[in-house]
Amino acid sequence: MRRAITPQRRPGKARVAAVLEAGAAVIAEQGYDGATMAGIAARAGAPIGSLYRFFPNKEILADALVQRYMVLVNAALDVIQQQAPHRPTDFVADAILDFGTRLHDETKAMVNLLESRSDWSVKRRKFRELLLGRIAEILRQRSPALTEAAARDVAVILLHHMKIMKAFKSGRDVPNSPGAPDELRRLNRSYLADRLR
Amino acid sequence: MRRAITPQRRPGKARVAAVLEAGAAVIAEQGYDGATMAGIAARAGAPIGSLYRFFPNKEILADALVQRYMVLVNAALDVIQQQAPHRPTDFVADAILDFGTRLHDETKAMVNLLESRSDWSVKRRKFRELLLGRIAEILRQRSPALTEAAARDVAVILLHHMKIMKAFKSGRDVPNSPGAPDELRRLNRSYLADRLR
Amino acid sequence: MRRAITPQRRPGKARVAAVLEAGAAVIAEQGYDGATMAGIAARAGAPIGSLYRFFPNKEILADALVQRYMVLVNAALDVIQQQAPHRPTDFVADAILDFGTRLHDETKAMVNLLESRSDWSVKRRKFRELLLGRIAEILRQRSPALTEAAARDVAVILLHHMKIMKAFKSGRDVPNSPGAPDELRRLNRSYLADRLR
Amino acid sequence: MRRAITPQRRPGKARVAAVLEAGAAVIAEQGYDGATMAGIAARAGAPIGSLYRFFPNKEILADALVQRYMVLVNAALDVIQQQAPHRPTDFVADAILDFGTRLHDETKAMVNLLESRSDWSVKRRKFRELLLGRIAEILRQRSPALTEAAARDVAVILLHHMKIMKAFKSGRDVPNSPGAPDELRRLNRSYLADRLR
DNA sequence: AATGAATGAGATTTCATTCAT
DNA sequence: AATGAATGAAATCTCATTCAT
Repeated sequence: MRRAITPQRRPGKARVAAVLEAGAAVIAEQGYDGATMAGIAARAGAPIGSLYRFFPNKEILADALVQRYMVLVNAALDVIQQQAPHRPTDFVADAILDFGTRLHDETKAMVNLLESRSDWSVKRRKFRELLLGRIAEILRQRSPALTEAAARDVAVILLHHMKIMKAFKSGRDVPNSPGAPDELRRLNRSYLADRLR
Repeated sequence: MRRAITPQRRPGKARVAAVLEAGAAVIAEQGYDGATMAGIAARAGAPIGSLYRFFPNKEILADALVQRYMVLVNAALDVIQQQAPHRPTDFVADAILDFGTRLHDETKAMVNLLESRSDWSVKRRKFRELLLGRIAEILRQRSPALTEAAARDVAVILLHHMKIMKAFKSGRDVPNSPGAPDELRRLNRSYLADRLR
Repeated sequence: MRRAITPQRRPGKARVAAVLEAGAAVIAEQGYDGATMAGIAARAGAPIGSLYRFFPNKEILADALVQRYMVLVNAALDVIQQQAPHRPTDFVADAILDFGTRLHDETKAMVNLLESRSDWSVKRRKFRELLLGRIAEILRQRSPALTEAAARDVAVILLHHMKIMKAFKSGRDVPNSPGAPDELRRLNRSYLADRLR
Repeated sequence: MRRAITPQRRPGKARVAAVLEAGAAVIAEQGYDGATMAGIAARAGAPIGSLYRFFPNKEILADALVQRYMVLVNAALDVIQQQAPHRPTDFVADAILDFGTRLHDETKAMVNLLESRSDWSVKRRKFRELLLGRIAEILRQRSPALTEAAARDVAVILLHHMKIMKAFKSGRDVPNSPGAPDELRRLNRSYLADRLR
């Protein structure tokens, strides 16, 4: 299968960046199906033909978006992993909980992307594995008694809490209430404290 | 605005049922945008014109699906509300947690439906209000000390836990692990016990 | 080709009348193409199946409408023909000019009907022949010196003046101005006076 | 609201021209409602997608047709306005009367277009205002004694006479007779002579 | 005979993708 | 290599007409 072309020259890179940004924005606004290639090209100020040079089809563009998000995510996790050993458990709990919220802008597009059509399994699974694996790693670093399997189970819960918090904060249309974010934070802290004891 | 027609005669009712079932199935598989009216009609063994006779457009069909789900949900909540006062807290926690799982088949379509395009707000919000309200009600029945606001906050958390469990069980492509469902169950029980203490 | 069924019993006649009235109204409002058989049936308070019993298709219904108009037109012309010999020329000029205006309600539907799809030629031509013939007849009665051909030519002009006046008065969207109806009346009078001299 | 695209390259212009011509022809034959976009595309030898590239919907295509006609009309009126001061009244009367006939081919489509569904009011009214205004202008140039209102009234009559003549000549299915065109010409001449005296 | 549910051909419109320039 | 006009498959929706009940 064809893949996205990585441009060699400077101007090409700028264009690719513009297209990715536009893609993220448009997909965030209109969803994957709702977004049109023409719309993305227009938003990026790029001719449609140029867009197709770099991303031979819509799916590959979306893949590239996921890829880009993974880079950001990795960097953010690096930071957490460095801090984790030297901070109290509540700090770690919050760091993971708020982790999605900090990548905010890219995030909305991601949500729309990962929530859409089901042929995504591969990219999505990879992405999830990365996240789960690294969070589990962080947990075991702090509490070596945790088995690998248990760390993964906890990581799954934390990841879901993170998604919920992200949804709360990004104003998405999910069950919510004024006190819910705080409630979730407390729950998440006490849960992690309990599991890392 | 036009609404779904309620068929008068026997065969009409069967057809509507078939269409709804097909609609739920196809939307569950392909998402709201991915699903086509022709595809749904074919799956239901109904000519496209018949489908449009009962559901004048795609959105109304989706509305009808939500509506049907709401009926099921209400019935299930009735049962929980009756049992709740006479059972231990863990039972209530589990009842709410597993509540989505029991409606399984309809559920997948619902998720796709409620997760899709953002013009849904009205139906979605109504649906969510119903759920939140009733769960909060159940909680306050058991623990009258809970303020209305606090009950709502807890209900929001429970609702999200339920959604997660539903996702776990329905095989949706979400972060998961072999031990995660049990982990979530324990977390949910201890959380509710703590809040209803 | 099938034709409209003429109902024998009393209730059937009432229904046919209702359908025709509804047909005239709906076609007047939405045009021939815009009007739907279902809409006409609904307006007539008649089930669609019943409508199709009397008028096997849309075209036949339209034909029946034209037919009905012809009856009205004939009656109105009878009156003019009786009065014409005993009145001044201006009276006759005005009678013909205002003739279309008096049948007002039916008229709008007629206009839409006669202006639409071009397969109407037969009905339309018959209708026009009737009108032209009778007006020419009235003219020659008053001025026997007029040849048959000349009478027809004058009748054509009068008929067009009538159509214009009808359009003026019925508020249709045609070139118009506050003084135009009076201007037309003067013109028409002096024209007829000149030709019947 | 979207508007018709003006093509940049040579072949695009040819295609637009072909589509407009086809549109005029098909609408002339079948009326606005009767004409189908597919039919117009086929007649123009253009794929349906191309047609929609230039004219994003049926209404915009029709608008473009009206626009194009307005250009022709303006040019023709320019000529008349230049000649009018130096010619006898009969010449002016004839020039206006025959004015529609000279634009013949485009005309049929126009009639169907302007006669159709009533949402046209805006374009139609503009078009009519243009015509009326310019004819009134020509009249007052010749006979400054005419008040503005009177000039408009006369212009309305002339415009209707023009429409009738156009219908006569274009073979449309209207009341007609062998001598009618000449009769109308005589009437129109004597009417204008009387009013400009 | 009367009803109105059912039918499906056909209309409008969109948009991912290609390819001539 | 870059552009954006061109393409046409496919989606949504309508409605005249039929025919089972």
